[in-house]
Amino acid sequence: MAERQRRKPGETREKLMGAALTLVGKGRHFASLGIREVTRQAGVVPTSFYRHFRNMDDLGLQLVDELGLVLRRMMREAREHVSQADKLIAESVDIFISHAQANRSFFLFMAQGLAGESRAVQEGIRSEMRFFASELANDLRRLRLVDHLSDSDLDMTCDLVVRSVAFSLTDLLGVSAGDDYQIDQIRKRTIRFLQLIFVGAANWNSVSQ
Amino acid sequence: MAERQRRKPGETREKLMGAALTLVGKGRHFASLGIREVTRQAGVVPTSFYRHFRNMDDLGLQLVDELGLVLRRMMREAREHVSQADKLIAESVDIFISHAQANRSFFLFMAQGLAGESRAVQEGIRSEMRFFASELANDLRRLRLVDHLSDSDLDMTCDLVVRSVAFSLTDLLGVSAGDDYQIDQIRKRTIRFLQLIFVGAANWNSVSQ
DNA sequence: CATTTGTGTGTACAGTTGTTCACTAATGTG
DNA sequence: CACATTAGTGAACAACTGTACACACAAATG
Repeated sequence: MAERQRRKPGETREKLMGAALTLVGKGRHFASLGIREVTRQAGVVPTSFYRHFRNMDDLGLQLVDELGLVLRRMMREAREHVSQADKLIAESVDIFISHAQANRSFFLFMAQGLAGESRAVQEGIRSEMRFFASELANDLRRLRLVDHLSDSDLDMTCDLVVRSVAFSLTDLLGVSAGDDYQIDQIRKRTIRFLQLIFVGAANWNSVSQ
Repeated sequence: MAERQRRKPGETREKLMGAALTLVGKGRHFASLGIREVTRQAGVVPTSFYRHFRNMDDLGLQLVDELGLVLRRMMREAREHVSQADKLIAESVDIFISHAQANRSFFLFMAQGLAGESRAVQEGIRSEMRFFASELANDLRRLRLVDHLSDSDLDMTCDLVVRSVAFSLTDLLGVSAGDDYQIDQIRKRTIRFLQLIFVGAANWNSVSQ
């Protein structure tokens, strides 16, 4: 076993993780899923589960890792699409919303996991969010849009931004995928939230420090 | 059956709701609880469950109603303790944190329900949060602290405040109840979040409108 | 080549699940 | 008072649960 062996697509492992996501996408809560249920959805015999995961928590943890990839992809796209600074917020929110819809199940899983049953999954998701916030802080610093803020104040601001967006996520996932009117409402509200936060950040030192 | 009959304390209904909360408090997710499990915890025979609830979702819905009472009690205390305007944020956060610890299971249930399995519970909790935000807006307007904001901008600000506090809730419930250092960290961070938001609100019109 | 290792299958089992039913005790109504 | 309603009990059942075991086949290793 010199190196990790390559495996064909359509692996059982991927089928199982996909099946769990599918069930979550259908409205189930991850915490309520059982091994047999997942294997049934995946079209696999129950015992196969143990070849890849120790239990459902383990599967959840591996889903968190994949969630990280989804978030990174989203970040990259957001960075590429950055045009003018004044539309930065609106464009980022748009990209976020389109990714949330394209990966609905993943984001549902993320929203569930924040208050989920497994402490490890909870911590994993929280850590992904922290990473996201710190990357956001880096970008803002590089773009020299927030030179007046100290590092820790910038971190706080980005933390609040990420939280607000994450909360909008639960709004977004609550409405049906095709309800364009409601989605646009959420879009507008999220943009206003972020604008408010950045107005706060712009006037932070002059008032409080 | 002229009027609603009075019943003694220690009712089975209360025992069942309390049992569900207890299990949630022990780290379980509400969505993963079963009828038998809850009745066992309540020390009641499984069939008793159906005398009071149609299913677990129904029990969840009735818990949301009680959650409303807890939130209202918290609001009342916050209003009574309002002293100087400059300490308003810090004092409110303190009250929130102490209530969150005193009613840990209730707030855990609330955090879980936001991305829970039952759409009705989800909507119920969301509605409680909206009510909370609108009450906050009323208070701020009465205290004449935000006269420069339009109604809709004030609503948005309060919405963001409530969301931020609710998100801090998930932080708070993630740490063990006795970890005073971590709790103080969360306290400080939440206060800074709210300060940032209110600095944004104070400078809102001058920039964006 | 022979053999080890990883992956998937079928069968099996004891424990748990939600729900139904018939029964009893208490409470409220006429 | 008789009577209807409600709340609680215990036994029962079929369906489902997680997990263990023995087996089969493939790929990787020597």
